[in-house]
Amino acid sequence: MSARQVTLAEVAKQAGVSLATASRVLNGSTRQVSEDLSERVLRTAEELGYVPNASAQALARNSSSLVGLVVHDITDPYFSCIAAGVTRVAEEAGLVVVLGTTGRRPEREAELLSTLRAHRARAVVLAGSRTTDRAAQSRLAAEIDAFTEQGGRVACVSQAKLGTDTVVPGNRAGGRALARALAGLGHKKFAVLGGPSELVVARDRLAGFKAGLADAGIAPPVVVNGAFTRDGGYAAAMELLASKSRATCVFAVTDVMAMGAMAALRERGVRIPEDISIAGFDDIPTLRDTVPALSTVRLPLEEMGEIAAGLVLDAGGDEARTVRVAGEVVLRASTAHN
Amino acid sequence: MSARQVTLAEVAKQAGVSLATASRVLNGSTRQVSEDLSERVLRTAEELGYVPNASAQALARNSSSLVGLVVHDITDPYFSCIAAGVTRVAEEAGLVVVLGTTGRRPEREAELLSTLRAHRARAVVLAGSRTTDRAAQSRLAAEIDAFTEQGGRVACVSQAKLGTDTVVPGNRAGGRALARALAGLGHKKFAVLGGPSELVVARDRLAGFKAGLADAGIAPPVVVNGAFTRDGGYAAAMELLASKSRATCVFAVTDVMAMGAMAALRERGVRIPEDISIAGFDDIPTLRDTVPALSTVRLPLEEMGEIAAGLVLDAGGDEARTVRVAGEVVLRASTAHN
DNA sequence: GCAGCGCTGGAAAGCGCTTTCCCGCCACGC
DNA sequence: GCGTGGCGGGAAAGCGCTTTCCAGCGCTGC
Repeated sequence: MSARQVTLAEVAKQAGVSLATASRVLNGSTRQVSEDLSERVLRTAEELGYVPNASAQALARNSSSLVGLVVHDITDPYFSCIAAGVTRVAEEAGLVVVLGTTGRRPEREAELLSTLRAHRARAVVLAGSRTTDRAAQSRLAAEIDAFTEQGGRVACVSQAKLGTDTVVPGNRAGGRALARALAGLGHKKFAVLGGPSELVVARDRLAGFKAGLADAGIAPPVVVNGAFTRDGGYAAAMELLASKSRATCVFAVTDVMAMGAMAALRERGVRIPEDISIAGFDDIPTLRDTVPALSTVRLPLEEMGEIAAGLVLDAGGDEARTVRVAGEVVLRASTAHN
Repeated sequence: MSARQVTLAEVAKQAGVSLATASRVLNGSTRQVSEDLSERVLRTAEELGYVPNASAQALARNSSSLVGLVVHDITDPYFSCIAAGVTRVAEEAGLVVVLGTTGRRPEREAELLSTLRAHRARAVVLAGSRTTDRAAQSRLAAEIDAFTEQGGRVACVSQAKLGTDTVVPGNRAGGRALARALAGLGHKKFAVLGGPSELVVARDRLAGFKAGLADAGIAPPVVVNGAFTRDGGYAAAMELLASKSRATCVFAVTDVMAMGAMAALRERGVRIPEDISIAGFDDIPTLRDTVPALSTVRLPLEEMGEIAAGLVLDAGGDEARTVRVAGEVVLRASTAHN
């Protein structure tokens, strides 16, 4: 049955030193401890298999080693890449990451933040997209305030939020550049599979895309909205096909949606890119294995996670920092000349 | 600057009750508290925005609300699906999941377990594959013991380990059934892209596959080993091609490897399935969008995560439980008659 | 020679919470 | 009437650790 776990006190007693000394040795405080005592403590700690109680440490130090990471769906490559970046940095810093998933329910974000606050997480990275849902947003804003007032840091990926550090991809600029590149291929009629209209990321990409088309003197695209998921893309593409649109080129605001859309087109016998060109956004790793290869706007997803984690971990000043990462248009086989 | 966080003591004082009473109200202890006191406490807690300090609670109760989850690479769909299942169950139970990634370094598994022990995690799900690396294994075994002796529970996915609860997919049976199905398509010469030989999962699938071929009276396959990743599959397929093997059907022990292999074949101008058939194992969600659709052995990955979390959370008896989940052969377009 | 300093070790006061133990009160039974 | 038991409330003892504060000691500098 559960053997009593080894405490610092036991180590100290066994080693014949005080609690204070043992603590100092095993945590490298600023204080010096003589060579022999130090060694004695280390040895007994080792022998007894001592592992410090992180809760007690957190309590005594009033700071924990937890870093929160909030995503909508860890199964989505977009999020799992960011997660990989965040965990790498966190683990290197000797911290532990707490994964929270919202399942795309805006209110969960605030709940999770509150939980993380309870755990006195030292920082949190919010990777979910910001919505325009007023209620959820203000609840979230309140939680963010509470969290930061408590001394925690918050960074957001892909969404500027009330005075938090942020990693913002060039959604607008990327969309715009992509539109120009596609116009450059000779396309004249465009369609966009937009995400839910309340998602800011989706709106930005769409707005950029429209601007790019305008730059090229092309009429605004038909826009079909759908969920920010593979199935959302599938459904939106089906809807588009049903609408008898004459578009020769489709932009899905997300690679994941583009994948769904491609499946829909394939199913309907529409050839890519002969009959219709298609492009996405993000450059998730799974794209490497789609056929035809999907044109997209590349975002350094893992790096974005790393940057966010970096921002949130090195305390920095009080004012919010913003790191912009540019998207790079990558044309592949899914888009052809028209 | 960091406003003092609200403590239970403040709530109690403000509400004009004792610490004990406040604690009882806000945590529903077994003890009764009178209606009006109770309500007063709840109201002031609400007003002050009180959030209990999880570290302090963990310390006082000697048990935390953390559940560990250890994976090799959260970016790999196999793991992210399992992670989704685990987090869902954990979050429903009001627990918080701590994500640890090993980057496929066996020794990291033990390190992470030790960290989780320090945090007094109440349970941990090990989703990484077991290796045959003796040193790492025994270190890990020691950590598992330490963890369970401390009162924590451990469950493994896809690997029977020293007295822990386990979710075991039918690796052997699945491989065998797949081999028979493929033999049924008329193939006579097979190749296998095996994972690193020290991974038990890879070995089991391979063994099952060989058995299935033997059942069908077919000669043993050529085996090429590679890393358990997309790139490993790519490299192994390249090696296979270079070897001028006459195989008409290739089995990659993992879908992710199969994806890499398909890329290699495509690159070399080998048509799938006309020139060569290929099958994988796992049925990761991304398969929905590969062309041609990959034949595979379906595993209910998310469900496996849920089951593992379920095992690890409802304390159960002392003896280790094992839940087997069957793999289901799914033949798709990547495998053709020969 | 002695005040003063820097340095190491230990005692002890918390950190915020849970829970035991005790106390006073009321209802009840004889 | 008083003894008993049950019940709601509070005081206080931890949980395992960090860190402040103090004591002792060997040096330096005048």
